[in-house]
Amino acid sequence: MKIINILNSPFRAILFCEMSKQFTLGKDERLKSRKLIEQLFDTGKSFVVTPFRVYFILNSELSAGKERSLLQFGVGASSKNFKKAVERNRIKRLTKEAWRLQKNALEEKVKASVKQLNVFFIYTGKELPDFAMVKDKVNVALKKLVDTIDESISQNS
RNA sequence: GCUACAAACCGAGCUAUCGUUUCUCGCCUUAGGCGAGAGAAGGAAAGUCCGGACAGCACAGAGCAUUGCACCGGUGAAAAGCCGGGUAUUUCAACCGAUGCCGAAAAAGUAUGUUGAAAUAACAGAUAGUGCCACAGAAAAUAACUGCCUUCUCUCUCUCCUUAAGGAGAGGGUUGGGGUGAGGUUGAAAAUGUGGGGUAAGGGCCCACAGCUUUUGAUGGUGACAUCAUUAGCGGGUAAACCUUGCAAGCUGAAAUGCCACAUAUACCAUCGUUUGAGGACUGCUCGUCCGAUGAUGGAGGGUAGGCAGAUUGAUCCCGUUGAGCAAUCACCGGGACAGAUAAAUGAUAGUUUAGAAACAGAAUCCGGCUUACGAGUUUGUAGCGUUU
RNA sequence: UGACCCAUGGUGUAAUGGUAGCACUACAGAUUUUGGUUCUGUCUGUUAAGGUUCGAAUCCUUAUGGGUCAA
Repeated sequence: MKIINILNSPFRAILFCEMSKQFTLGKDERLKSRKLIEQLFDTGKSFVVTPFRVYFILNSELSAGKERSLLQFGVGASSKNFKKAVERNRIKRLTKEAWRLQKNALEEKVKASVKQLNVFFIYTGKELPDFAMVKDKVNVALKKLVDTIDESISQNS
């Protein structure tokens, strides 16, 4: 009963949530729909952070459905550069892990600006990376995304 | 003891923190959320080289084509799989040993033979037919050329007879005709090899020995086949050239297919056609049969791209006892195991153990094989090297 | 996932099972005061490993690499 009480109190609820659910990457946080991905590649913008090319698109929250998460994410590696499925899997896993551990700041920013963001990473390098490098580069990309959100807000206002 | 190769086994474990996915249970609430528990890549999941299951379409039938396979028996759902056997070739070992060829001799414990072991084999047919066989060589296959023979012809010389023509004999030439077939430097391959007889000259033309193929019979074996006797022969190679014979195969693959939801355009343009038949089905073609009018083909354009089933327990795999079998494998009983995603799950970080913070490598409908890639160690086998006795 | 095709010097392409050819490129030489043009010569090759055959770029098998089609 004590636990329920704690859950019911608004302050505690936020704290609990932040502690336990900080570094998740569930189904609704990943880009799943083929249609949305095609839209992202057709109309979205992109920039390059050395081994990665990052596609993103900012939607207003109203246009997106309520069920969808505010921030959705996807990774890819071309089978031309990496012929073996094991290598492609490894790149996707490393990138997912790096995103999972570092995306929180961006999520807060998106929430604050009342928008919805879709991001897709494509690995364009030709050699297998290690985790430290991937983590570093994803961090750079995240900072760039935060900057672009700031710009769009300032333009609107 | 070391190294190499082949086969079999195994294909890392533990702790902490964060995280993914499926199922079950509980709570809140019926949109979903939270918590707990359990499960979560391979020996090759790979290549897609074979074979199936399963599904859809088709299924009165006939012929042709196409593709694949090819010693025998067993096994298996089936297979270019597996097991056992036969035959051939090669290598090794042991034994017999010049009986053949060549030669003046050496050659030699060599060839050949017998037995055993291992390896390899797309291992039906070259006497159904067609094609091809570079260079070299006379010739790469009914043959021609060269050579040999000729008491056929032509022609020259000499001798004899008769003397008008001519005739007879001997010797030479080789234009032509006839006979003959392996002697002819080559080549990967040359009409079975050697000896003798025979002949105008020669030839398996005949004989002896040897080799190979074949007919028939007997014996053994389920059979391939083997042994013995007998009969007829000696024809180059190539079928992984076309092909012939026998056997098998309907076509398409889960992005198949069925259902639900959502959305639209039965509109527009061109060509053909409406019983004098466009087009379609029998799925490669033909015959034949059937269907056939709000029709067929193409162009340009519009809409959707969500969910459920298929779909993960099946010819299933593993272990053990017993039985059948040489074995592959099969049968009975007992026990155990088996992921299920859909932009697609097994991860990251730190520490630690072995041995170096392991190699090859990631399920996507599912099985049986084959092939290829690979790590450390153990066992077995083969080969080589070194040390000791 | 399924089906299919291809591989010849550095590049583009030929070659009935019988000496791997052609063009461009590169290099060297000649011509020219020098460079270019032109001429002459040289270098470099059948994707790999097995098999069939007297003999394989070619036929067969396996592997490697590249490409095409099917929503």
